[in-house]
Amino acid sequence: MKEIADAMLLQQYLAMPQLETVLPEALLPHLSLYGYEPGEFVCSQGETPQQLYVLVKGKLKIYTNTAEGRAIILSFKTPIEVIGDIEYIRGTDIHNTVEAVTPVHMIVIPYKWLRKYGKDHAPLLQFLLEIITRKFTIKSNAFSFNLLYPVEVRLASYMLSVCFDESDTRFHGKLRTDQLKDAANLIGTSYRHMNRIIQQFCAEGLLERRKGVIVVKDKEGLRKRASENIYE
Amino acid sequence: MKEIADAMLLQQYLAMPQLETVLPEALLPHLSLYGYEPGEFVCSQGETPQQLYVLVKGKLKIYTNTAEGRAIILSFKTPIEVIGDIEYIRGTDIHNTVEAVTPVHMIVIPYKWLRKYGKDHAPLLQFLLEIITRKFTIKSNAFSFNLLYPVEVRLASYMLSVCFDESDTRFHGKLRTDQLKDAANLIGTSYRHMNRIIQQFCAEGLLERRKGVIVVKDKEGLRKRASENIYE
DNA sequence: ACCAATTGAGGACATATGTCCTTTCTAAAC
DNA sequence: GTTTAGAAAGGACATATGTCCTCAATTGGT
Repeated sequence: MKEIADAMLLQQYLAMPQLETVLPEALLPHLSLYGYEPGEFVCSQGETPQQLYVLVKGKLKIYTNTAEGRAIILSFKTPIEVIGDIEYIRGTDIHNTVEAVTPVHMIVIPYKWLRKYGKDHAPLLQFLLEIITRKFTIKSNAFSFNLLYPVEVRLASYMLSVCFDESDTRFHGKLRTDQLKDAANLIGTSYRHMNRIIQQFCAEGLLERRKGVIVVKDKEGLRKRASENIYE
Repeated sequence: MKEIADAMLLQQYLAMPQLETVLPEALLPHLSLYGYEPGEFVCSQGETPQQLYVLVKGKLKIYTNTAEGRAIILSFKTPIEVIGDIEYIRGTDIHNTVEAVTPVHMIVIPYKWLRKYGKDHAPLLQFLLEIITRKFTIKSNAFSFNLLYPVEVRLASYMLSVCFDESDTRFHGKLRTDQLKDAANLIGTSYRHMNRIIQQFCAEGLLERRKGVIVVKDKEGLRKRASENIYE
């Protein structure tokens, strides 16, 4: 992690439409801009959080480690997103580990100042409400989706959302094999089983396996399999 | 549903510690108190919501119906709880169907007035933030829990939370068989499979099957099986 | 008390998914 | 080019869970 001492850039991020009117004047002097490289941790499960993060650039991976040592990926996040909001409201330790997947920029706001200047600032509270209700809806959908549909459907859905995500140039109807393990984990299945389903999809002509990459051959066919589109 | 025109009772509910300072003065004349009998619907998936509900007495069942016609139970709620908060913030249709399980009292607040008098009222926004972050945490835990543990563990956990819930005198280390289907559904499994696990628990002396009821025989043993306690 | 209708429990089987291990492929090191 | 470590894919088997059906138990009606 490195602090980015670039007031201009910070200004630019603060001018994003979703953020523009959210922060009280008094808070502005206490903001920082941090940068993270892929693989770097933003915060880790169990720590006591000190600050709120606003993701303004890049992509984050959110996951949790269980008592048994397993890890499950809960989501990937792209701007605008807030990290540490739930913990700020509830006063708890950090629930999940957050890791940068691409180069990431975050606006950082110490809880201390947030409490002092933001506690009664309605636009900020409304902003947080919007962010958190969105999180809830996503989580709720994912919950039902996992319960309701077999891996086959979830994978189809995942391929559609991730492989055609505009904001991520790493994919273009493709999924690199080194991302397969994460994908399996996010979907909530084993790598082995995911491979089984991929094999099946290949046999049906929906996907194709090439050197180091899975390619979507039949987008419409996949869509038929994915009754809903959850991973977005 | 019937309106309860009892200003005293409404006052009494409004004086509950979690609610006391939440609502702006101007909103008070626009509140109503509604009563629902077991089995009555409070609101249904897909409707356009018109009002916010605050559960102040009784128990609600929240569930969702899928396109395929299946239903999954998402949670049971006891006071203080808010219904329609996510929809209010996001401006969406109602996500889930809400049904009274016991006799229920709810304070009802039309969105219209809530928007007019509550939009910038920080205590109310903070209250909603607390309610929604709690919902999120519960949902998030349930999500991981379902993904991580087999039905055996989830059932053990469920028996512990539900059967020893102080606020619910219907249970006392017991679970009536007519609640088994709901239980299976909440846990996210089939009735058949739940029966299999109950059988297994009985064989191990953790539970016992009597006429019309499942009885917890070995609370500590169950606790060992339930690595975490999620359904609370 | 007898019967029909309903409900709960359990059997048999199919399917989905997980675990462990082996095989195959790839790429870097020598 | 050969070797070798590591990643990726797949085989074999075990387990978890779902579906469908049957049978037993219960209840309400007559």
